[in-house]
Amino acid sequence: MADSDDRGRAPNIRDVARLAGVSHQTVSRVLNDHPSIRDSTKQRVLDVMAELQYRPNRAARALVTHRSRTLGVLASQRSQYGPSSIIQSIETAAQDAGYMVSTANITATDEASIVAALDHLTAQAIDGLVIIAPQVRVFRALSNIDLRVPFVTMNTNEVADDHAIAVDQVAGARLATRHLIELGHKHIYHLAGPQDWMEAEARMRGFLDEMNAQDVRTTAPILGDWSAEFGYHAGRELMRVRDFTAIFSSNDQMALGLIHAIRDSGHDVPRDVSIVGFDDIPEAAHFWPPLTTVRQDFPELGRRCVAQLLGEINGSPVGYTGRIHPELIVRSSTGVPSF
Amino acid sequence: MADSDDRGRAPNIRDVARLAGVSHQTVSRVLNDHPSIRDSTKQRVLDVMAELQYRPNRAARALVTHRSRTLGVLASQRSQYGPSSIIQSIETAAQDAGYMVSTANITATDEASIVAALDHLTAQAIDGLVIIAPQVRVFRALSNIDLRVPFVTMNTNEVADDHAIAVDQVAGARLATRHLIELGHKHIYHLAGPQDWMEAEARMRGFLDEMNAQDVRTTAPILGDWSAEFGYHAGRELMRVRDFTAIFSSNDQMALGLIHAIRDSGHDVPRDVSIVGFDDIPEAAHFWPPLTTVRQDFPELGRRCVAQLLGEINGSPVGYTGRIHPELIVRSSTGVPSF
DNA sequence: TGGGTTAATGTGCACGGTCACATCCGCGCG
DNA sequence: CGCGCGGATGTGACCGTGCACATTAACCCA
Repeated sequence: MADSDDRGRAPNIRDVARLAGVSHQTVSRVLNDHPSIRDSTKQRVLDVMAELQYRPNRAARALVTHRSRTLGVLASQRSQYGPSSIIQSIETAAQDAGYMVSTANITATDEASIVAALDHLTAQAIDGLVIIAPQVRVFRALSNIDLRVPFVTMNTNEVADDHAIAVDQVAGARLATRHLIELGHKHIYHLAGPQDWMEAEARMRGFLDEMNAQDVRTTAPILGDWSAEFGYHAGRELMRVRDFTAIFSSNDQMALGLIHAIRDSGHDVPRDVSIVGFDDIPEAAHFWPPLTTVRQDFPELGRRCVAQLLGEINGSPVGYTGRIHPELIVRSSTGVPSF
Repeated sequence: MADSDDRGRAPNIRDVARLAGVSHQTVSRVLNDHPSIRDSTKQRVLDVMAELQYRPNRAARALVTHRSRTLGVLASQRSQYGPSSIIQSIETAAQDAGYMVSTANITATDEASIVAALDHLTAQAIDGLVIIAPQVRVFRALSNIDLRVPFVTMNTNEVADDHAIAVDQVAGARLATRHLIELGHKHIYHLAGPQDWMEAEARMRGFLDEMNAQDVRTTAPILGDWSAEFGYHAGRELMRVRDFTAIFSSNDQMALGLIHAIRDSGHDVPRDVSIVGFDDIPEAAHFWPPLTTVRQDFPELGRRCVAQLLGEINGSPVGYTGRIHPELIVRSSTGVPSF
């Protein structure tokens, strides 16, 4: 009655070792795919593991290796389609690599809340960090905190940045703008996202670049907050003047609000105003009218984030793998101008 | 040169203890808010911690306490508004309690993929599990796996279930249905969600219950997949017969697809057909027409999930705190029937 | 004055892995 | 035949924390 006591305690490598007739170190080697283990021994150990339903203890492993096999994600607005899609794809890619993902959300925009979220993550002993709330403030906060781990972000600056996984937002915005110009629009507004967001800034820049390149008169963009609600109110305001025939919205939700406002003002899309969105949320195809928009490859984005991080963590950095190019999806919310 | 070597190694409680002139155990007590520590001692320790930028090592703590301070979330379709909102609220509540959250996503619907996701989570040594993909299959998979941790789910069965955090989906669906009946509709369809989902099943039941209670002729619900795309195709089919004046959709996205289809068929909402959705996604207010729908209190839901789990984990279970009652939001997609 | 009680702190070990190093064995070769 | 070598495995220490238990000081009351 001295041995073989399995009173609830989960089995550890020594239990496995004892039953397999080897040392705990041999079991550890099997776990880590060490090359010099005889096949017969390995199989015997694996059998015992299966029998005991052995599961390696991550905490113990993390304690000695100083690796938690956890990636952190700093997000904001994560109930929105873009962020949540990216998180999901990161999650999937990480899971495939045997990593877990811990997320922290920024609710307020003040620096204190950002620092708190970063604190929460660093307290988890994460091995790497993905920032999908690339607000300028976040970067400022980032520089005040010693992360001690590799991180990547959705940066879109031309400035070469080792941490940036780039979707070419500028190119996407130019695609959208060019589409409107080619239809014959001469008076185009841009409803931008919060300028605190790098994506918003990049899309706005793409818009302005293309307008200039095509020599079209540019008007100052309107700065929004990504929400349909804002799009609606901005639309109501704009329709009182009506000195334009098209609007390029920085995301689909604001585009939806715009359409709503235009119609509430007694006008029609695309007859009176053409609208282009950005993101191609699944609902965009069923807006009334179905929305012309720009699609981003979120799954690919997530995969690249994880690949880059794991590369850095394991000391074999993945080089700059080129930008991801968005795609213009033409539906019925755009047409030739009426005047 | 024998002591005071800080070659990159992160400080631990013994480092803190040495500098504070106490034992490592005293430091540990400060960390865990042990009552019998003299204030002066405690302050001295805290000062040293701040100076050293000491951070407790979670792995070491988890190793000895057998608690990872991590909650798992099993989700699916998490780029959709409902799931992602719940995840966010869970995340926030957990963060406030000093817990981290690890999510696993179910992509496929086969049992193998469910088991794989659960495996991924249990391998993380989670302390508790929230299941927000309450498909029937998940529960079947669940019974085959020995979780060994408390879990909660969004179950909505009448069957008293200790694990269920209940939003009264049935009541929400009845609210929506009653609204249509009170407007005078006699021929109402229901576009349900996948019956594999408990929410979908509960909303359908609410619909049928109310129809029976009000003695309205019931037609067999259509089984959808939550997507706007499906709503569109279902709508096109339905409009070929047109033996109804209202549709209650099990979520807002499908409702959007329905509206699109009705309009594509040359009809109008709500003039020819009234539509009610479920969820009140932020965009619903800006659909054309703005959607009448049922709102759920997601933040409260997340808080309750976490509260219940932490209660069970710490051995002081929170009792059944009553159901969360959804709210009907009346907008312009519903009106009196035209015939 | 002394024994009991409680508050405040210290001591050593356990948790479950990995790592560095030691050991053992069989084989080829000068 | 002895030596070196490399494959296969074992031994013991260590990672940073919390727990059980021991210890000390202080205080109270008979």
